[in-house]
Amino acid sequence: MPELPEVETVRRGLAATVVGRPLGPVVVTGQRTVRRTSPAAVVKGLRGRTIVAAQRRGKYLMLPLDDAKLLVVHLRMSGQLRLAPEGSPRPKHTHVVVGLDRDEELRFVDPRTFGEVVVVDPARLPEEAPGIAGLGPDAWDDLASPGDLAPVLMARSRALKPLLLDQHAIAGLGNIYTDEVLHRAGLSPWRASSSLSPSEVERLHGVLRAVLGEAIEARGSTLGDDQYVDLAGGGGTFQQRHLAYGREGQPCGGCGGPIARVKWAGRSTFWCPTCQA
DNA sequence: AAGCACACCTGCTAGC
DNA sequence: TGCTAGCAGGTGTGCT
Repeated sequence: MPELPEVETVRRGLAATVVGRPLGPVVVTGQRTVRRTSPAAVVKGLRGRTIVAAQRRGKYLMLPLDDAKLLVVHLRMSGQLRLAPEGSPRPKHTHVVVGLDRDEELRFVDPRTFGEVVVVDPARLPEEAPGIAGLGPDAWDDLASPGDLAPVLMARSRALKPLLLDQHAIAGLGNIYTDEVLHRAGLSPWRASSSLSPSEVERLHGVLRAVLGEAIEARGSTLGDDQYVDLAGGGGTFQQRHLAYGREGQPCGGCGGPIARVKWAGRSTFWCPTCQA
């Protein structure tokens, strides 16, 4: 579920509401959520500490602590961070609870238990959180100009969709936003990345910025199953502006023809065969 | 290197 | 109504 705009929305929420507040008692009930280390390591790593900043790299939340350690959270498919009053009913699948001041608590909720919570020494990031060390440039923070995107596309000849999905190439895009970006750019998901002309690279870059910017402003996309919500439990609205993802058989905004869907590399790809020929 | 299948889980929906 | 199969936003591994 959560891709860059959703994680960015959570990051901004944490920056506004949790950063700077002392952490109280920590309760870990979900073994799988802390599988990178252990329940004891997470409890010991967080209790009494303070989160001093809220950062993001790709889909990873990076939360530096006041002892120079780093709290890393990845929501994967179904993870949520929720801020709630202490004592209010905890949702099913609440795996980690961190006490805060003012009778509030921060909860990590994750039905599918793919998400992860780990406290690491930043110096040992490559060993303790290998996914982060290999991340490519962040799709929002590190691709300010077309000149930043071009080398990623030209490095090798790969189909655009798997390239954009590859977190080692570009960090932050997932299945929804790759389909939205390619549709708006009028580029086939199967087009070889290195075959793009300079003007096509510029167009793709502009669309990438626009889609992510609009999606962040809309606080992300919340689909029918409500698996993505922000810290306060509210949904995003960018799904209302999806032009490709989830719109199989519905008219393309460009040509009016039906949006097609294909199963590719184990996941759905939505595109317009006419506008993205 | 790159591409693919599959594994990891639960919950929801469509179809019978 | 009730069961089952299929599907889901992500990533890591292990195989061609």
